[in-house]
Amino acid sequence: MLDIKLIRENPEMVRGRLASRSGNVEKLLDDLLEADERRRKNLVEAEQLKYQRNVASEEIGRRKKQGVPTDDLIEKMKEMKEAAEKIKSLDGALREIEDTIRTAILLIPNIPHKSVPIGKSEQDNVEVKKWGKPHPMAFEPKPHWDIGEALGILNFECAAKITGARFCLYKGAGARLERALINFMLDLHTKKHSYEEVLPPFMVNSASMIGTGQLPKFEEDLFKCNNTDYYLIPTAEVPVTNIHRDEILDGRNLPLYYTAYTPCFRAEAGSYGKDTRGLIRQHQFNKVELVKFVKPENSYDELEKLLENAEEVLKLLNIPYRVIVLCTGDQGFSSAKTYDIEVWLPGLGCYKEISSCSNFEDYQARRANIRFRETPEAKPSFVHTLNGSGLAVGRTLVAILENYQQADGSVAVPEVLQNYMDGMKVIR
RNA sequence: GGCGGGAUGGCAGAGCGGUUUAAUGCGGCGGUCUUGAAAACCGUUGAUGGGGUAACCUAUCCAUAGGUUCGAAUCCUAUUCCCGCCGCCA
Repeated sequence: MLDIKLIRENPEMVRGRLASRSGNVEKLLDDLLEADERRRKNLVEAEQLKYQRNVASEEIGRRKKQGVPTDDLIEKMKEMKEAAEKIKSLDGALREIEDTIRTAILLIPNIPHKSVPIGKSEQDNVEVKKWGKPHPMAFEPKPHWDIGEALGILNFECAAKITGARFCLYKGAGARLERALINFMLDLHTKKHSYEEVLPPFMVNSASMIGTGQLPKFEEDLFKCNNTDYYLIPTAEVPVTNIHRDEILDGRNLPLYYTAYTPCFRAEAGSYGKDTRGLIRQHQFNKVELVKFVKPENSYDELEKLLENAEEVLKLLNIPYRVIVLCTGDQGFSSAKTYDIEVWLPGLGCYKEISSCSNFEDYQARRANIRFRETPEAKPSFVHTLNGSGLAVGRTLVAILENYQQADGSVAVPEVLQNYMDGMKVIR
């Protein structure tokens, strides 16, 4: 959520900076500014009445204690009864205005950072680095679904029976490889990169979803549990960022780094016919997430470090990738700046997103009310939050199958994973 | 699921219709003492919104949302969460 004062004081600047994003927020901003003006007018009026009431009530109390109430006191109580009615109606109107403001401001996206390229769609994203060389293959590389089905480690048909489309049953070495990847990533981030491991709930309430920005705008992307206020998480970002919702952190403890493995659940509304085969786009997938709470002045350095931590996974697995910075039009709703890591998939013949690393600045912190004090006596201010996939596990498994496939249909196990697979060197 | 108890400031904990601007303790901050520190003593101590150039003024906040009243932390209703006991259960 943006700072209402920033919008009030620099409406044209905000309008300009948001214009390059997807979605039109002109009307929302107009409604917001208009309601904000009404709110302050209404507030002043209600406050004056409350002040009068407080003064009168105190006097009534004092004099009642002294003795029998006189006529003028009874008169005063009558007057205050009327004032109370007026206050009630003003407060009611105020509540409505504040609802209007809240509805509008929750639908306004974050302002892109100055370093973000202006653009309309993914065509305008900018590549910032490329790492690794495709493994030499003296044969036509196959897509991962062919490899996985042939080895008997992935079964999409069976998952379709159990549940439906966009699910997968992992078997044997496939299931083991997925678990190996989760452990490998968690070990790397906890031991080498000093993140604290957490295992959060996989369902969250609507307040948490609002805090990180999934609600109210993107409800159709989520799975909601019937007759409850609970949603399946679309990413660990939601429960982990909300660990500190409504808290004031001690600045001396910042930055805080968390890593979490969770499954992720996405409705994928509007992506019918997209990536229909294989593991790329599933309703359920595993992910190891990195989340940071940092001081504002460090957040862009922290974003670079977060990106490096995620890249490290692919480097150790020796799989080629590139990093792109998303343009203003392609960026997520809550993000100020986002890097995507895209992994090379020889079977599909393209680069595919495997991680998304974002700095949200104070946008989520405002929504979730996450603050810190620089020193114990300082005024609280908002932290900056960041997160990134470190990595999407299902897509990493895809990358291993496609990059490590061999002419005979077997798949070599990357060296760093062999210890996690009881020494297994090849899946055949 | 049933019955009972509870939710108060960073923490602990009193208050149960009117000087409560929420007692007291711990913690934090400042000071005295000390070569320095500790202890002791003294003082101080929250959040959010609004108004004002400012000092400052003001409203709101005792789980959440409503209600009663001139006046609510305190009374009423609903909800959420926590803690017991019973039932069920991985």
